[in-house]
Amino acid sequence: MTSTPSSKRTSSNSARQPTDEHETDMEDLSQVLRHRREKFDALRERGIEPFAYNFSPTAVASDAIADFEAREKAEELPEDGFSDRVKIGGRIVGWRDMGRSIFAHIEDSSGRIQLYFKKNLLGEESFETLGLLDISDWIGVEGPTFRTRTGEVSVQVESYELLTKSMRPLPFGKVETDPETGERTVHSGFQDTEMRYRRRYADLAVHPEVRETFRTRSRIVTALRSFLDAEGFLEVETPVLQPLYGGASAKPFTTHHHALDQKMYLRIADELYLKRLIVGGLDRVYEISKDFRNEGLSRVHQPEFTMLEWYQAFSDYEDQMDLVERMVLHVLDEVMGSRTLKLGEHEIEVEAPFRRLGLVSGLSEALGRDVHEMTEEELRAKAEEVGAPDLHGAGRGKLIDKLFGELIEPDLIHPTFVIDHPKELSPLAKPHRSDPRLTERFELYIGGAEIFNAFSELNDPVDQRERFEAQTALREAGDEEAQQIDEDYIRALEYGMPPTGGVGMGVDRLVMMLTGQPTIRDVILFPILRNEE
RNA sequence: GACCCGGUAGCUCAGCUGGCAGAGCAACUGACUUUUAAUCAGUAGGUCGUGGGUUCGAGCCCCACCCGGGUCACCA
Repeated sequence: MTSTPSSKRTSSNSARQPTDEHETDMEDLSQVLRHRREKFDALRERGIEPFAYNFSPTAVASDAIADFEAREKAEELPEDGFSDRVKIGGRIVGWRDMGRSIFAHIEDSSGRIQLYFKKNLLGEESFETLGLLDISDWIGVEGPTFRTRTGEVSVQVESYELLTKSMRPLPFGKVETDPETGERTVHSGFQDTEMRYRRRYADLAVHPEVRETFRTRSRIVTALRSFLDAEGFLEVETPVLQPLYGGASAKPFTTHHHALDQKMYLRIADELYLKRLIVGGLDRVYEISKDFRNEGLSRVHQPEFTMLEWYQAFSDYEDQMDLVERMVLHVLDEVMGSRTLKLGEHEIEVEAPFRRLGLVSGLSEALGRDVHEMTEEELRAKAEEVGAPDLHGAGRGKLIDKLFGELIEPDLIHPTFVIDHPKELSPLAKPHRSDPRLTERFELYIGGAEIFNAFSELNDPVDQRERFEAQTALREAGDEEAQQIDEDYIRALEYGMPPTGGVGMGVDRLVMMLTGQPTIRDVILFPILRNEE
């Protein structure tokens, strides 16, 4: 071999002139992508279709391994050590070419399994074609399982077919497994957070643990549904496009309906529609919905997020605290199989009943004096003293809330119901039956974050109108998030809404807590990012 | 929105006081029929986020912008 292969390749490259658009594209591709394209063309030249139509596996990888080990343990393996033939489909994630034999790993939904290709078993042509395969291609293989000399259960491939040629390599890190501890070390993988979110498909393909997080998310949502279904709740769907927005304090996304020539808003909450259903006699309803708030992004905020809200006639917020406790424990038992939560450095045991802490009484205790006795000026001075930000135009209620947020909230790691909020903070909540300055409301904090928010729902239409009007005054004073007056909702209350307890829950945040993910982006498949370019 | 940090090969990153653009892995060629971060020999691969500026000379200094991350603020 006199001329080196590389010099052959280089000369053929330089000889190629960009004669048409296809060639020009090829010139623009990076070297890595160009090589893939060349293999793709070579496969077609050999009459091999790079994009198959279907494949019927007889097993997934983990089952094939488990079956082999079971037969081995039962001493049912034949003399030669080869077990039954299996057909497995998966993505090539590792490749070790030994000349006349090749070891590879494929990965399917269940995990990885090693493949062993032998030239004298596959034949010259079939074995040569393996050279046109790459990491991240999808293949289907067939052959018996056996245990290699180094002890790994593998498939000895008797035949294989290309299912999909990958034209772009996935950034798999090399995985080193400690034979003693089984501990996995990933070498130079796919770390760039921006790319991981923008190209979630690649992130999922490369990181089994990311796939697992989203499987867990799905199981959590299923468990929430089955819990409410079993409690006699009806799942309903209410409008996403709304002529008015309400049910929360937030800035909306605005859009326009052309045929009606009408301004519309994407919902910021489901609350007012769901309570209309309670008026109508659907006495237990819930909705799992995407809500939209035109606000900043953070570790715990996305503009598009998933909310669960439910409303139960004849109940109050005490009843709902009981229900929430049972729901949280149900999800832990059903999905996590454990009542222990790992939240950063904290490891906490979740037990009912959760701690209950009066917002005003808790704050009074922390300050060493009765908050109700303090003037607005005193509250403001105190808030400034503890460094609470953005106090412009804050009234009593807001000041109390800010003080609570600064002094107490960060320590609410264990599940804690914060209860009985000041009236001006809660325009949709019923006045407290024993203190008219307060409302019957709770927020459940876990890991320092608010996850549930609930009230005994305000059902007095006269009071509701006054609360809306107070919100309108706030709006006119410049509070962009103050709620609008919803005449139709007041009319619904005038028909009569039975006593009702209602709860809203941030699904994404609950999933964060349960799966131990540090940011909300890690539990949302396609988090919002700014457009590329 | 404000502040801080970052953007260099397909991936992970280095690049000193401004002086020829680097490594590991991946890729390509060859050797190797039980390897597993395979190994060994060789080769190729770059709009240094973008646009200006300073300079004999800019990945590095200056200005503006784009994108991301973190922190803060608002909301769940």
